[in-house]
Amino acid sequence: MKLSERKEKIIEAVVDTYIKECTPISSGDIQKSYLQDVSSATIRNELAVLEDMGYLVQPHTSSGRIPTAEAYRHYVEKLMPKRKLTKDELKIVNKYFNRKITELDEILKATAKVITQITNLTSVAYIKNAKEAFIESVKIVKLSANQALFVVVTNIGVIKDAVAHIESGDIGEEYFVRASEFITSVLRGKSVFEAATNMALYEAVLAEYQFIFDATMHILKSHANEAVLPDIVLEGSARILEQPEYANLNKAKAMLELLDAKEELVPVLAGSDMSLNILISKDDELKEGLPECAIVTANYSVGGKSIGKAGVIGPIRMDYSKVISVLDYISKAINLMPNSERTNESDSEDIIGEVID
Amino acid sequence: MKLSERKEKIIEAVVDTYIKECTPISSGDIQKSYLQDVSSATIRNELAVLEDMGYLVQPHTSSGRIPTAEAYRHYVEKLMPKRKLTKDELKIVNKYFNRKITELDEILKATAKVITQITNLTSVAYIKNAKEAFIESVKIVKLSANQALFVVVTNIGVIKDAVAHIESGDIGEEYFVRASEFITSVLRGKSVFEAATNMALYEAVLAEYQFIFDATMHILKSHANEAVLPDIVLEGSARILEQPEYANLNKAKAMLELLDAKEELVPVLAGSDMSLNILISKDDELKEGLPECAIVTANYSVGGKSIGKAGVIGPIRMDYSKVISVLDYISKAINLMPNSERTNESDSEDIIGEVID
DNA sequence: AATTAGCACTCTTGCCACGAGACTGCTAGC
DNA sequence: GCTAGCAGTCTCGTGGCAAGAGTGCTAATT
Repeated sequence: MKLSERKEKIIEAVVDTYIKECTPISSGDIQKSYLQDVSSATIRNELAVLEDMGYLVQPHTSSGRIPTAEAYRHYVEKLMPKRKLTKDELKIVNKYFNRKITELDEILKATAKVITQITNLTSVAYIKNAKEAFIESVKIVKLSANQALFVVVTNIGVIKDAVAHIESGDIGEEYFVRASEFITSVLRGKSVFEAATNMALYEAVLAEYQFIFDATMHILKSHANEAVLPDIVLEGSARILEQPEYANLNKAKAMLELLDAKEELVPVLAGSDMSLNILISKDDELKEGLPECAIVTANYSVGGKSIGKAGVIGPIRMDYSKVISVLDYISKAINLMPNSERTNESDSEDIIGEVID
Repeated sequence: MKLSERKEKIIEAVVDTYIKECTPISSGDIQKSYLQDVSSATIRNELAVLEDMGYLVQPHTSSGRIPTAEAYRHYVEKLMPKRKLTKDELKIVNKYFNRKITELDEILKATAKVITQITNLTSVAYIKNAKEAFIESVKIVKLSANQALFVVVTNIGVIKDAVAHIESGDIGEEYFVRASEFITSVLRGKSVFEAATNMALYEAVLAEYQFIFDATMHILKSHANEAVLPDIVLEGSARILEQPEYANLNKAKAMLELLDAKEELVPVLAGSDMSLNILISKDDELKEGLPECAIVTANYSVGGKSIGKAGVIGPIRMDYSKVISVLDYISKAINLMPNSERTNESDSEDIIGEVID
């Protein structure tokens, strides 16, 4: 079904204006700013048709129109202007990313911070569950008589937060070095998930290393398990209240509760895996627990390896054009980041900026 | 200045009732439930006096009284009933802590979750900055040709999130084992802060280990630095909106912004170091950025070592008695936790419960 | 001197009515 | 197919009004 050029223009006018003003748009408004060459009566006729088609609604009989989710989808797909970041916005992004960041966590936090700062929306960023990462090596370090640190190096980073209780008594450190080498030889090249579930591996293990291998598997299993939630970071939750659609306390609460239970956002975010994902909740999705909102996320990679996603969560009435340009630019900035998360020493030049004046 | 018994009783009545109802308390209310043996007129006289003394205020001329921050302080210090947890509440706490928890982080999160679940308030938990911890040993592990993991074991736990970029090329792993031993011998017994700032240590280092020692110092410095914020976890931010005092959108926003910038809460929390801290913001502290609220925190230790604090943040009108009993009990539960954070294997019996029926 | 009964006064809250303003829908004419 | 014009509808802010809650004060009582 194709819309006439004038209808497109009207949808654009309504969405554009509504994004800025958050008030119903009247036929007169459209005529003044978008369609001077026809009368408001004509526009009124068109508006009635578009309402029948499901693109617009009237809050009440004698008010202007506001866009439906359908209109937003159409807007994002066909009508939305492409924009670039302003100099100031670029400055903000570069300030955050044109420096040494040693930890994946830090990237996560910085990403969320930048997005919120530029878009004034609540942002969300998360790092993928490690279960699909490939194991490169395993190192086990004796820390004390009853603690050992297990380090699993994978292609997307280091699973390093695993201090395990090991009654190693007076076993020497060389033992751990040898054990590390042996276990690495068994697991190298396997995905975390594969390693954690492949029972056949157990049989290949020498008795000498059995207990330490068991501990390794224990850690891998916890990471392969869906129950281990990926790191997720929210920034600017309070910004949600700046949006007039959540001026109503109940709506604000529904939204904040969603943000509070941020772990529950993961399946929503993880859903699609396109480089850019736009999720606009339908009115009837309200019942499924998601309050009326839109979530726009982009995939991020460091050094060519996809590490997770980041984006914004806000009212359906959001400045998609701006949001998308920000996400897009940040994605590039992260990929170009000085030596990615492994750097600690090297300096680097500026990110290539797409500047507008 | 001592208050008459009747005045105490009236303050208690007003605070108690206000905590439950959040509506101004009239002389009649007090007479009915707290002081049947005098008339409401007498109570009115007393109320007027207590208002002059600064314990109560009237929202408007013909309404009941509500307590001032002063009244709450008095209540908490002198009047508050001591209570114990109910069976259900104990069950919740035990469910969270009577199990193996391997990571300090997990304790943090569990603590915050439990507190929120029982008190219905926003909770906050944080782990102290490591700068005062004493170094027990340092281990350096070669992960790849240009990465090494630095593990600093201290008396309060392991500083392990330090993957550093090290151009170690084909230096063998034994070198790192030796370097670890050497560096441990130099730093053992020093506090993180002391180690990071004591330049004299540098001179004692053999040239052979210089570059790896420098990297270690780099990590210690980042932990000794105040700029490295301790981990802080919030739980249940949305609960703040359930409190009628934040029904006003602006107040809700002020509060949520405070929670959003959770790092800024650290100095507030770190302030006093008693086992129990109660901070009730004065009206005039509003200007200093802290919205009207109360923060109650307790110190927590694992195996006798103080690790951080946890507590609640909410309206001044909160159920202090309940909050304090919860914090107190959790503090015990953590300390008795099966082998603290180092356990991974051992089972254990139930925590000793203080049960009421 | 402390307490109390009684009453006038004050302030809030909910309700209703009213008018202004903003748009639309529709009709009739171009 | 477009437009001018107008009647009709709905929102929103305002003001008045009555009911209700609670106080402060005064005068009487113990």
